[in-house]
Amino acid sequence: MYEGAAKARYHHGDLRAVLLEAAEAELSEKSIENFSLRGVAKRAGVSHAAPAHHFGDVDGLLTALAAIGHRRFVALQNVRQKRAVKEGAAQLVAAGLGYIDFAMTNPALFRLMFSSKRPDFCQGELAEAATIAFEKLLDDVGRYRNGDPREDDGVMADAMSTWAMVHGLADLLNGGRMKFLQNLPRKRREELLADMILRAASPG
Amino acid sequence: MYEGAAKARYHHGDLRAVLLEAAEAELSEKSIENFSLRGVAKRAGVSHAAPAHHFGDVDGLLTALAAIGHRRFVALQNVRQKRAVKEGAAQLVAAGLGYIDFAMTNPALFRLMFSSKRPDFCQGELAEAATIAFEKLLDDVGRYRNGDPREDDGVMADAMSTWAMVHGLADLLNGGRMKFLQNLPRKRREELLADMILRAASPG
DNA sequence: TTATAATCTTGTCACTGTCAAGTTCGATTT
DNA sequence: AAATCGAACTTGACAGTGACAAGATTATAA
Repeated sequence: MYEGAAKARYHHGDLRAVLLEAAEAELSEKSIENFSLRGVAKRAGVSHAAPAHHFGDVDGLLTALAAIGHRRFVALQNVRQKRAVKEGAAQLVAAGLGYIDFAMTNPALFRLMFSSKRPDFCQGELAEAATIAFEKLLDDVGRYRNGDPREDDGVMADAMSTWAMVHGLADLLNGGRMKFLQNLPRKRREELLADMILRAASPG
Repeated sequence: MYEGAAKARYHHGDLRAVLLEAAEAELSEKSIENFSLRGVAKRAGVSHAAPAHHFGDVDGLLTALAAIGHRRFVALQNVRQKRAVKEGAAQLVAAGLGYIDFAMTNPALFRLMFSSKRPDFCQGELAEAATIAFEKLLDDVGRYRNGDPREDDGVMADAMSTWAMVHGLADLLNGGRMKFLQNLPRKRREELLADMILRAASPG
């Protein structure tokens, strides 16, 4: 099972992982509109039909990729929160800025996760990863609001409001549609974004 | 130039318009991921290469479609506003609900307009339509805030905040991601949406 | 009428995703 | 140690795609 150079072998050990890396590279370069399964195979140095064995079809590969994306998405938010003040508002803002940062750093992956019908969210791996991300949102808003969205519809509305704001900012910035914010220096931009996030999270 | 049945003719009169209708049908049925130029031609009852003459390539057709989408997008918001109370807040909410309604009624077209790299926003027709939609947003927020986003960065920030909220709601509802709001009865949902929109538009 | 240009068709190309059949090879059994 | 089995990967083929070139048809205008 061990090998130094996995290249020349027929059974090559962890092709699945290699294909996922190749797929992410393909996705960032070609964007989802021109994503090609054969292109992924070529990147991985493998025959054009090899991916099918691990992922079934294109959508299967994209589903696996979306799952990985969601896990990194949550991880990035957690990193930001560890660096922030340990208090409800600051933690919520940190998560939101992480959300937005992820979108701007991984534009194609973000689109795959939120604006594509190809990933199958019923599939176990992805369903789980997406649920974790959602539950994290509920937790963060719950902590800020001193309540539980799962039990209090008012807090749940705050959570949806916060999500919409953060997601809208992420999506519009990702699409290059908000030049006003884009052209601001990073620090000033994050100040404004923080203000908007808390606006959305706080009931009138 | 006149003809009752444009079908059997070689030069068929308004193929461009027919193709655009066919393209919209193709888009709603197949969604952008499986949109096919040849499928559009088939729908229009015309040879597979006919669309190229009017739109260049697929992206050209999608660009024209996105332009039409933006015009209908603005029109729907205007309709809602005419039915609403003539006052800043109510007018802003009406526009926002129109925005969201458009997304839910034309999911694939909405995705084409806001989550695709294929339409060319530098192209005249689309650039103009998109600008009109953006300017309308600035006007509506400006009226509500009693200011002009173009001259006051604070009001501009409110406009971006409002846009992000409305767009986030539209995109997430479109993607079927906000079951809490989706399962609410229409009236109750619109109440909550209205509240969120005004939250976003009002500075802390 | 004739020329000209716009409109549409036909044919072809490289590329795509998927499927079926074949090859290689690790692992298990005997 | 040999045989077997099944998983991992390849090869080859097929229909469908977007784009291009070349030809056919028709409106316009000279």
